[in-house]
Amino acid sequence: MPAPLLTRTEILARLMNLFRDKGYDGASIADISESTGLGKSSLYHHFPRGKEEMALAVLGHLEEQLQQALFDPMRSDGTPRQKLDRMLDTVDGFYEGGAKACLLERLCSSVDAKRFRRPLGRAFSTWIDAVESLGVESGLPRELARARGEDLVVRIEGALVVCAGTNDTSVFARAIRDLRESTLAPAPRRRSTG
Amino acid sequence: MPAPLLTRTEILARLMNLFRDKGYDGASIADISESTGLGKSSLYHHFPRGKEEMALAVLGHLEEQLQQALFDPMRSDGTPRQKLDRMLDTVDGFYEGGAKACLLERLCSSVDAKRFRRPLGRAFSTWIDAVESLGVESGLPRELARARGEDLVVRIEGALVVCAGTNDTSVFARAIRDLRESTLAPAPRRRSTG
DNA sequence: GTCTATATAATGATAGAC
DNA sequence: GTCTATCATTATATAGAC
Repeated sequence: MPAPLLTRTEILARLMNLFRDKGYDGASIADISESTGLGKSSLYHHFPRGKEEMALAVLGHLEEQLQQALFDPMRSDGTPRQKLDRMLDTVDGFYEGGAKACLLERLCSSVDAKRFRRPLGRAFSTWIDAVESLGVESGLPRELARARGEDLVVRIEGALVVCAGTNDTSVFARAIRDLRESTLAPAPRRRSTG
Repeated sequence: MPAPLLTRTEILARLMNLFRDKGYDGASIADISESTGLGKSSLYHHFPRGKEEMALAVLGHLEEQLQQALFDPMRSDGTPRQKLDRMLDTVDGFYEGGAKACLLERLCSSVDAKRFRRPLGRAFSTWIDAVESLGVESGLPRELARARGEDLVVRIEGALVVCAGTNDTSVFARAIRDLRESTLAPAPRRRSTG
């Protein structure tokens, strides 16, 4: 019985990286074999149901990372604004300033998206919930805080798409910068529309 | 010489629909044959370089549609706000309230994204430029108007991703609603950060 | 301009040795 | 747990008739 070449965590990290680069539909088993250094049979040993099971495992792994990256700052000391800044620093690093794609988006726009819907929904909710909590902590009404959370995730995902399409990461940088200010800004007084 | 079954425009419309549904990587030639009703040989007759040429043709077709959908409202009568509303109505309809994906995003996140970069960049720029013009017309400084244009496109694309991941189109509806208010809002007075 | 039939390559997946 | 070898299937693409 040969020794394992990679730990499960290392395998998942390489899978995540590959799916982010080539997309779920675009990554073949041969690609996966190459990027992990494991033969196809080894891959099917770890993931008997093939690519779908790999993606689900990576998604589960990402959910844990999200929990840490999002809720660790929550439990740390500091003002809500400082916690938000730490979150956004992590996000900025994770997406390499807009140069690297989001796994969630790659799976959302895959042929098998339906099969990933439940964990995808959970991952997005986890993210939105974290921002919502931060907003509430900083004094925003819950409904507004939730909308701000949705808005943060929407703008990160959208900026990544536009960066990929225009090959210009400045859009992502500006989104991050704006979000530092807008996410926890106090509720605006209602303005007359007349 | 058999008569054409579909006009080129009809073929492109069906291709666009298929790419939006299944993605570029996810749509096979067999899928394309089925959804157009044309045999593979007919498809290669129209697009000798295969799927890549099909996508480029569809992208060119979309660019024309964008020009119309974005700049026709610009030339119409009405206040900038009315023109923006018409734009966003068109966008809302085109994406079916968030239920249907964006071709640009599908191509951005494809394996051959590099080959589509130039037309993709043009399409995004066309869209951003249109909103920028509207902002300038309504009295915003050009730099702010451009940022608002980028922001509009970012939020539309991001909302579509989040809707696909959560199966909840309310995120898109809220994005559209917010954009009606925020896109042409007057420049804010600088707020002290202390 | 469309079709049927086919060539060629890549894909997902499995069998069995070690 | 990994490998080599192989399978059946699907993919892209082409040839040639009408």
